[in-house]
Amino acid sequence: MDIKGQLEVIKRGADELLVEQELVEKLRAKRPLRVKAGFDPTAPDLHIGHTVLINKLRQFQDLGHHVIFLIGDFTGMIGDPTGKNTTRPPLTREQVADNATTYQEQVFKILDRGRTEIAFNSTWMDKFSPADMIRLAASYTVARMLERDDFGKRYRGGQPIAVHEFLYPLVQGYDSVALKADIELGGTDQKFNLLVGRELQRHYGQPSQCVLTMPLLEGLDGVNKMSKSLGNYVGITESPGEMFGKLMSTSDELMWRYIELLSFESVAAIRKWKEEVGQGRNPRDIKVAFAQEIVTRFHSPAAAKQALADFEARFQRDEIPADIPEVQLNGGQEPLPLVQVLKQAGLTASTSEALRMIEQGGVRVNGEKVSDKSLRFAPGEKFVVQVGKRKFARVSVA
RNA sequence: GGAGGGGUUCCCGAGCGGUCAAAGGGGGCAGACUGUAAAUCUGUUGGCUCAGCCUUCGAAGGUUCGAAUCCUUCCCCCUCCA
Repeated sequence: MDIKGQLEVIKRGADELLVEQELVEKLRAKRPLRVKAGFDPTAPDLHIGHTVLINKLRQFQDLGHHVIFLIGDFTGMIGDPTGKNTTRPPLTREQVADNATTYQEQVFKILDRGRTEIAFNSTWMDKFSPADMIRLAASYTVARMLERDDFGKRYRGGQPIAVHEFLYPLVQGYDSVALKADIELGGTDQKFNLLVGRELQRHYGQPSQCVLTMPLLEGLDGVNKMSKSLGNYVGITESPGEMFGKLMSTSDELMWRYIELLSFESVAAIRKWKEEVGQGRNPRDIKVAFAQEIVTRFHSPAAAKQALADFEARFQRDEIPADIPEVQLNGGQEPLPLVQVLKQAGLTASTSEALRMIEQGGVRVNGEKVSDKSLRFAPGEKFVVQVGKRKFARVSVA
């Protein structure tokens, strides 16, 4: 593909490309570029927010470039300097190895295994001597460090900054030296660290890498960035039904953001959808098509079709889905009260909650709404209980 | 090292001797409606053998008929000064 075409692919959905002219020069050399992206070894459970970046890596591969998937096992010891959890326990080698394996399993749903190099920064950092470290630290000034937004804020706001946190950007930057990266990708929050890489490469006599930042994907709440700890995420290993449902629960507004960053549909196709919705087409239809695309990517076309069918049955026709967990409960001699059934089947967190759900009309047995709180089930009975529209269990009392 | 301020239920944040399982908001859950697990509205939101009982307001003691509220010690966080 010509340079103009490549640039168009590279820049699609990206936040910022620094410096475009330099990238053009690199592309002109007609050799595969060394594309670097770093990942934290502590969080191997990827969600679709991470895939914004991984999709971009994939696009580089499709353009014939060389992708380096860097696992920051050494930087992991420093901890992510956001000020939030500075006291992260260091991982053992086994944990890092496990996490790396999990990463690979997940990431190769998108990336081409044959064209991906996996690297660990401990490979070169473990050999770093204290003298090397001092030399590295000497290449940057405190004033420059404080230019980084969160460092600056914390400094001005009287929040602590541990000295070793300054090492994080430096080591990340040095990784680019060690890998001779031509371009590094990261989220917009990584911009500072990525730029440090540019300077360090120059310092060590290499051409500077280009920097490509990708927007951070908002979570399902549409406000915070997607993260596992906030629970507003869609994991890429989740079941087709969960994945589909969560994507359908995005607001009509947020849906466009997701499509923009996650869909492989052409820019023109997306623009056409927007026009159609503007003219009265139901956003639901677009959301369905998009959710289908994502489920297909991480599972299969058949799974996507099934997820849609289940979804429609459950939410549009109020039917009981086919694959629901079966639970055997032992009531002893006495008939088992409904509240106990709900709790023991895991449909409610407590008997108090079970009572509340019954009071609020959220409980159904075999599809019939139950309002009798003292309902009991004798041994031998089999039935389907439901709390709300999403939680079901097929129960048999022993 | 010195001087102040603070730690409340999932989160933020009121309460300052009984009427406190603790206002209000956020988030969660349920219901109604719908075009979807959108939006909107309503309800609900510690646990239990549930008209009653048990546990909770940084931790441990104490005062009191009675403490989230008062006292003592301890732990942790923040601000200012050095």
